Amino acid sequence: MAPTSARPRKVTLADVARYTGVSTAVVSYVINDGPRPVAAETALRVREAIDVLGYRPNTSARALMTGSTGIVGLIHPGTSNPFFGEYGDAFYKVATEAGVALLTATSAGRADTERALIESLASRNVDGIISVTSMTKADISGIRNPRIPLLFVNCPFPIPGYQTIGPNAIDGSLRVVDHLLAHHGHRQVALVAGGTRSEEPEERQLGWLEAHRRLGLAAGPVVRTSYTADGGYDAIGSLLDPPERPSAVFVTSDLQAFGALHAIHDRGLRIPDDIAVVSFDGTEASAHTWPPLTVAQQPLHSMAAAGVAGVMSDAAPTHTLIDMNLVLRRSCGCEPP
Amino acid sequence: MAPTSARPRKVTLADVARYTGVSTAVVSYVINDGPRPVAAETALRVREAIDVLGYRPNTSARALMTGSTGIVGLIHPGTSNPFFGEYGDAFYKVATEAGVALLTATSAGRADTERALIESLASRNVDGIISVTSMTKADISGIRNPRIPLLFVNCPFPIPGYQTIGPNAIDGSLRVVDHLLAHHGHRQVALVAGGTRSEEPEERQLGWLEAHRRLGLAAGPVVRTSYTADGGYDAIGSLLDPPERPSAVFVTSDLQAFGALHAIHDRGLRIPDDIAVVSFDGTEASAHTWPPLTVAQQPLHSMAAAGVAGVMSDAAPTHTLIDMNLVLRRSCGCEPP
DNA sequence: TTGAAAGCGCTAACAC
DNA sequence: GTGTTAGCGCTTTCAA
Repeated sequence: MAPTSARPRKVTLADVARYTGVSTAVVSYVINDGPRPVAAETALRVREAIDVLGYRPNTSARALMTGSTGIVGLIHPGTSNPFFGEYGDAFYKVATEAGVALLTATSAGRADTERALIESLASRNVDGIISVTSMTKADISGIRNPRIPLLFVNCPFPIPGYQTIGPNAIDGSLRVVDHLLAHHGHRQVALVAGGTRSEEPEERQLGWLEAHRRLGLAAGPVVRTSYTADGGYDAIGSLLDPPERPSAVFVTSDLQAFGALHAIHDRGLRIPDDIAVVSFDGTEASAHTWPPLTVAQQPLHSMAAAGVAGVMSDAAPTHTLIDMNLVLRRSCGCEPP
Repeated sequence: MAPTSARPRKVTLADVARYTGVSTAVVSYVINDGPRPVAAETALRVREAIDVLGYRPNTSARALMTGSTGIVGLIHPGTSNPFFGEYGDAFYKVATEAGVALLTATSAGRADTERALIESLASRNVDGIISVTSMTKADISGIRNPRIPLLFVNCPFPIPGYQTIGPNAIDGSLRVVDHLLAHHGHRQVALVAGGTRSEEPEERQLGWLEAHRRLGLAAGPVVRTSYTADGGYDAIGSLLDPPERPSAVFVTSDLQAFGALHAIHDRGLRIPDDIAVVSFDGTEASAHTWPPLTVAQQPLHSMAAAGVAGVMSDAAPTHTLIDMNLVLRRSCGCEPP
């Protein structure tokens, strides 16, 4: 039983000092490369001792002294949703580059869980918290100030007192719907929207509306459903049943779009010939559906980078919107390159 | 700028004691509900003080005393892959229930990164490490004993000195391939396998082989490719080009299967009529491809639960294999329920 | 360039 | 039931 037997007693910095025959201060200087200089020869002997004894600094003790854990809390809705999975990876990448570790917890998209998690992470003495938020405007009044930097990403609206970062969803939606209208000549685009976050018309819907308005067209039918593949599947039902079937549909998330594609295939309709489909998110999977999806793609890396930089600098409250990319694939009627 | 202005000075346990007019010991007893009793009335006043002052225990100081952080390190290949995203969620769920926090890092599926991450997490004084491993047998000799409980999941083979947990991949593969052979009457099933982890025939291939052997059939062509959707896409090319096209194919991961479906559609072939497809993993997305995929499904929750329980108890090294589920959908030729 | 020593905030003997 | 106090392992000032 190798691991257990090889776990005798914690080696401390004092052990290293004793072994080397120097003071604990010197060992600390060597480990941290400062704040005082150490003779090259002494430093060498210290490093040897560290190696021989298998010393590893105790981060709790260090954090107790310095007041910083080097850990940032990350709250997100859960990585089962491929979109949030990719969101998570963007954060891991950026955080690693920035030298911070991520203490992660999942909210399952529930605002009350998210709020509880903020408390819970704050009490773990993280240096800051990034929340990939699921809150609506109604929820923000319930946020208790955690007394550490707290920042919200995936956030379409500003929250007084906190930094918020989100995609420019109105513009992204407008562009992908406009592509259907202006480029492919549809007269109207139906909307499959999420219904869970808020009663008020949200950004994706506003962009869809605006695209029609600019061309003097009447915006088409709206179906609200949950942000799930099943939701998308069901939504298509109510959209295709009426005698006048829409010629194109904008689905406000990839996950819903996956279900929508499934439902359309089930009815034996062709995409994009019978009905064109575009969506919002631009996950990797959206490139491998049948047909591949034309999407407004979220700038995950930029948002993650802004998020990590934001908590670490504890910058002043601002609302940052980052532009989305339009990715053209088969589902809108464009030919593959 | 609410958050900053409201962050004056850290409130310590001593502050609470002073405010209440008791000793620090009593406050500690109240917080930890022991180890000594406290008068109900005193406890009440302490709790009031905690509330009024907004006291939050410093976990670093506590960890320094108790020697335990309440944090477990989780290494995984990255949540962009929906399968590992779901794997991650299973861990978050189980960990939350067990009252431990997860310090997460991603290996991108690289064994050397995984090894470095074990070191890095160990030096963060986590109570244990769970690695959703990407190591081959050749890599295990490079593991340095981190002197804390270390356990590998997603691990098809035992690793001397460590707990290992994996799906019963041979049996799962055997069953899904047998379904194609015995139930749908195929004479041969082609294999699209991963090529990245090892040279030796791995479990999924062994199960596929065994299914043929048991029925006295000759196992069909094998294509090796990366564990990506693009890999699956490309693999189908070499499989469908020869004059004799296989009537069924077993793809060893959902991600590859997504690409495979895409490639088959691109060639205008029908699934399952022209070629049946089954795969391995059983992600949520596999229920929403076109057609929905028949899969050998990994028991994520069971494996996560075993993993968390395993590190926390620091149990003796064992190799645990957990049975997979066979999920029948359209892609093999079965009708939807 | 190095050493001695004072804590960081908390827990848990041990006294009373 | 409550108070006193000695550390946990580390960083860093101050003196040498």
